[in-house]
Amino acid sequence: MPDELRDRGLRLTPQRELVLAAVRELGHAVPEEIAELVRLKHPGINLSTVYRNLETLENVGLVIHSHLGHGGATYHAADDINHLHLVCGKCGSVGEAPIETAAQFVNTIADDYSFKTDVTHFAIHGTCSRCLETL
Amino acid sequence: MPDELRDRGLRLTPQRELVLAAVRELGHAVPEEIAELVRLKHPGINLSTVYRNLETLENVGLVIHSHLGHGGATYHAADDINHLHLVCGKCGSVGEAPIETAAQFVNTIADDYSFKTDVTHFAIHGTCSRCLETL
DNA sequence: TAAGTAGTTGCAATCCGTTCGCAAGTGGCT
DNA sequence: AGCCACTTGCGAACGGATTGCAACTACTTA
Repeated sequence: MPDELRDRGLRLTPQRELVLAAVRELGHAVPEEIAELVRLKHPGINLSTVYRNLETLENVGLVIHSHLGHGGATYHAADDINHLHLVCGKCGSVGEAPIETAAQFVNTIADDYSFKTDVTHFAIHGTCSRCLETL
Repeated sequence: MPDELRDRGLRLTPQRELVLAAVRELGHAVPEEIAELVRLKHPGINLSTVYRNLETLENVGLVIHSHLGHGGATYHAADDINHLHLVCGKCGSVGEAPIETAAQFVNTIADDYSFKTDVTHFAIHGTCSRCLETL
C-alpha cells in the first residue's frame, strides 16, 4: 500500500500517509478535520503540513477537492468520486446522488457549448426535502 | 427608480444606490470590484459598507450572489439571473448557458431526491472549449 | 552502512477576504 | 426644525490559507 505513494514519486512520511488515510476515512472533510484525525496518531502535525500534503496528493491524483459551499474546500479520495453533492442552503446537509443523474445534462452542455463539465467539483445547491416540508 | 429601495423598507443613501447600480452594471462582480466602481462617483466609500449593502440588498431580493470558484462570492442583479455559469478550471473564464439547459436535470433530482435545485447559485465547473483544444 | 542531498516538516509571520463594535453622521417621519 | 433609528466610516479582529526559513529526515549512492 505505501507504494502507491512511492510509485508516484512521493516520499513516504508518516504525516503524508496519515493525511491520505484520513481523507479516505472521512469522506468529505475540510483540512481542519483531517488534521484532527491525523493528530490522534501523530499529535504534533501542523496544519500547514496538512495543506501541503493535500496539495501534493491532489497533484498526483490521489485526492480531489470539491467546493460544497460557503468557502472552504473539502477533500475526497480520488477513487471515491462517483457521486455529486446536493447541498441544502437552509440546513447545510450534504446529500449524494449518482453521477449518472447528470449524464444527460453534461452531454447537452458538451454538445451545445463544447464545455466539458465536471459535476463533482462544485456542489449542486438547493433545498433538501426536509427543509421543503417545513416551509 | 429610487423607490424600488424605499418600497422594500430600505433607506435611500447614496452609497446604497451606487452599490446597486454597480452590481447591475458589472454583471458578475466581487465586492472589491463593486467598491472600485462605486468609488468613481463616491470616493470615500468603505469596503464594509459595500459588504453590508450587498447583504441588505440580497435580503430584500434585489441582488443575489453565486459561487463561481476559489472562494469569493460574486454578485448579480436579481433580475439578471436567467443563466447558469460555466467556469473553466483551467483558464478561469466564465461562460453562460440558459437555465433551461438544466431543466431536465433539475426535474430528475426533484423527482428522485425531492431536492429543489438552484442551478444558478453554484457554478458548473469544467473545461472550456478553448482549453480543451489546447490540450 | 555512512554520508550527501533534495524533499519535508514545524513554526511563526503573513496574507486575504470578510465581519465586528463603536462613535459620528444622516435619512425619513412628525 | 427635531428626533430616532438606521447607516456609515474606521479600526480592530477574524478565520482560513499561504509563505519563508531553519531544522530535520527519507531516500540515494558509494
